[in-house]
Amino acid sequence: MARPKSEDKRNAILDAATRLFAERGLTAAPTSEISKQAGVAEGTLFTYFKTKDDLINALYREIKLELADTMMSDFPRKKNIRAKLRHVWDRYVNWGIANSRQRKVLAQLTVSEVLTKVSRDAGSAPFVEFQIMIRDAIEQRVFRNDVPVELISKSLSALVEATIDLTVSNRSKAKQYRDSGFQMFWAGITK
Amino acid sequence: MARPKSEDKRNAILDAATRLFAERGLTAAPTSEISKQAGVAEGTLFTYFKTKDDLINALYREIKLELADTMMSDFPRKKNIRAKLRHVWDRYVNWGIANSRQRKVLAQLTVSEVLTKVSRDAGSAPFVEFQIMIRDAIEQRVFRNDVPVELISKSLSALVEATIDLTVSNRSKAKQYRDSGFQMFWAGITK
DNA sequence: TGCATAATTGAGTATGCACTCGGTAATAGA
DNA sequence: TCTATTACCGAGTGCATACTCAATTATGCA
Repeated sequence: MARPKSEDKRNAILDAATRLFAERGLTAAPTSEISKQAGVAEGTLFTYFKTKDDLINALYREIKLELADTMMSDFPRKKNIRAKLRHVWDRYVNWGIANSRQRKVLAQLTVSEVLTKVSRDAGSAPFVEFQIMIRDAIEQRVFRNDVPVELISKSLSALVEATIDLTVSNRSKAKQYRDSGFQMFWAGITK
Repeated sequence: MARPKSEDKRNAILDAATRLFAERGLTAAPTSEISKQAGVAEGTLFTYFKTKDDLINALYREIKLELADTMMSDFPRKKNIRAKLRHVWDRYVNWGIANSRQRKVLAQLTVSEVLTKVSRDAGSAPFVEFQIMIRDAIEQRVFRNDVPVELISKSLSALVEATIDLTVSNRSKAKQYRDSGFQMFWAGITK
């Protein structure tokens, strides 16, 4: 390998893309602008990502991985289900508030047509541990028995998103939203 | 007015746009293709909508209005809160399942950068009656007192969306999802 | 130190697309 | 029936932009 690619440049490109996608949207952000903001020539962008769609798919996986990492770090494996869920809940909410650009981009990416199935699968892979926890809880009959498994994880993220939206538009109520959001979630799934 | 615009043509354009946006995404659907599928010349599209962004904004308002109509028609004004919410819930879920294209487009439009604030406001206007109902319920202390008003309507739509997603990927469980989704919502907000 | 290999550059290219415009056809009103 | 007005048409235009490529530079390895 004569001259290695630089991890820094790759990250710079991904960062610039995040910024521009959040501000202008996926298609209104040209590769020329992305590379300029990343401090590299436009041609260089294409040695790191074969096409723009490639870049988009890579960015999706990157953000999902980052989210999963923050959610699962310091995971309280020894504590009860409620504490585990609360941990995940808080981490997710905080991440969303602190990373509004990535969250905005993620929202665009999720509904976009350029995401491949492979990327979608890769994006949900880091969340397996979380899924397993839910299944365990179901077996231990902690939850109401008429709630389907899939509905629990789906509604967790749905309610977290709603909570973040509200917090962003009214920061002073951050704590209140985070608390009552979770209580609502918990009351919904338990007996 | 020498020659009036045709309501039919306008609708045909909006329909074609819905189909193409759902299949290919907002920007990957060219006006040439939209007009072709609508059975009009490309120039005609621009007499009905000044720009493509105009068309997108109009489509957003159209879909939101349609959704609000189906949710609020036959609204049981005489019944109790639970029945009212259940009515809205069922209508929303059924609409989402039956109109997956419009729902997909709505998801894209909501996160898109071309939507003006005016359009967003116009889009939520038809839902005022629903908002009023929530406020009334709060005053009557039907809900848990630590749940903020805003969280209720937000989480209703969040949970409905989650329910629809699940139903679409497993139609045979439609009834189960719709029921337990609502029960979960109801359990979450009431004491 | 020198060579092979690959990254880097940015001007250039080809394509796709939103929108225009001059000509034509339809319709309301007189 | 005549006229003014406006919808309708679609080939054409100009611009934006994803991607290429030949020349140049940096790096690992012998």
